[in-house]
Amino acid sequence: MARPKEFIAEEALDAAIGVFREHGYEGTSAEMLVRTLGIGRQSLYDTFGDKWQLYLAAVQRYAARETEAHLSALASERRAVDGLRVMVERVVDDAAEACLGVNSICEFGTGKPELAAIRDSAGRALTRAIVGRIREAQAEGDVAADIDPSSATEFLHASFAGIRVAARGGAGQRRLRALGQLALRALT
Amino acid sequence: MARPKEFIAEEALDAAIGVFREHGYEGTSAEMLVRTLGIGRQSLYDTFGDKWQLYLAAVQRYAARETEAHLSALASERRAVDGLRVMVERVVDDAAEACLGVNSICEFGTGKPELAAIRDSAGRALTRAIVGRIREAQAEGDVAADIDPSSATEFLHASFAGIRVAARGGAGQRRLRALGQLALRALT
DNA sequence: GTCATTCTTGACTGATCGTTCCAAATCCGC
DNA sequence: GCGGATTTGGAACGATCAGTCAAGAATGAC
Repeated sequence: MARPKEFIAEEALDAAIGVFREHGYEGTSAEMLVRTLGIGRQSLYDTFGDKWQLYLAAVQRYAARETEAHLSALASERRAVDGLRVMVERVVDDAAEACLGVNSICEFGTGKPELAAIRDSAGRALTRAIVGRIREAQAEGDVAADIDPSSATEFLHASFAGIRVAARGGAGQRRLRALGQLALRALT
Repeated sequence: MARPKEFIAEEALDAAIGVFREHGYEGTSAEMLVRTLGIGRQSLYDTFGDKWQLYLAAVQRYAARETEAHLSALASERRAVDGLRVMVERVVDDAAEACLGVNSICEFGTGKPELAAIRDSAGRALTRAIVGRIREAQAEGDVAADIDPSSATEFLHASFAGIRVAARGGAGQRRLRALGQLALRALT
């Protein structure tokens, strides 16, 4: 062993998430990263490779965190439809900060397979969980039986994106809350 | 008078819309613009000022076109709810190409007053029209009476953003169509 | 304490960024 | 055809970009 790092990679990654979610990939310069992460240029490149790899790592970490938050909200209530509602409300409450997922989709679309892979693998577990919860809610009579659980899940996903874009465009909490309620209403 | 321009500003602007909607502002270089618009560097700067002003002009033109398309879809059917449905279907059908509005919101958020001004002034007329059509649909019994027309309008707006983000993320037509149907379902 | 190893710092690289300058080309009114 | 006006294309600008290099600072193993 030799001299240890003076920073923690995970914390630096969190800081990187903060920059990228606000300014996007192209809008973020190496200078900004160095300043915000609080580490030296060379440390940054030694630890994360290059800007693109750092971006991928940030998106990955963000996706994992976001997925976990969704799952925990989903499972927080006994009644399935309440879990769905809590999940939506969390999205509304956290919408003030830009979503790195939506941001990366808008910026790169389907053009970057590595990004798509991250989103897919993160989304798979979440999708399964939401589909399951919707089926439960249908069995409990809280979600209309004629709705395809898969479509409903994608609809919730899309609604999250819509809510986050609205927030990014300046919509306040009250309006976002109404959006969440209407999204849930589509399932009844 | 003297030598006339060899290009039409509006056509160049349309080409600029095509580049910006795909690559965003930061992701678009002057080089790309010159190549895609098919005009010289100097002509570009003489005609549009600088990159930022060109971007604003492109967003403005795009917003006007999009607003008009929405309005015409809205008014295309006698029954209000059918107009709403046609509007949603058009969004779905055109979602393959990235939306410059969503893109600019995601890239800049509320940070650029000039952008917000463009979106506001373009959105105002559209919002009014949608609210009116929703009220009609409520009177005709096609939209639930307990829904606030303003909230419903914002919900449709957000759903459009959601559909477009989904499309940008690679969702196919069939899935997008399901998203549109569920969005309309929220209003019933 | 010494050595080998690793991390940090700041100057530096070539490339590309948005933008401007300038000379040549092109047109209209006369 | 001529002169004034304007567009055009290409070279060039300083600034900034992402990324690298080299030298010094700090550590653990012995």
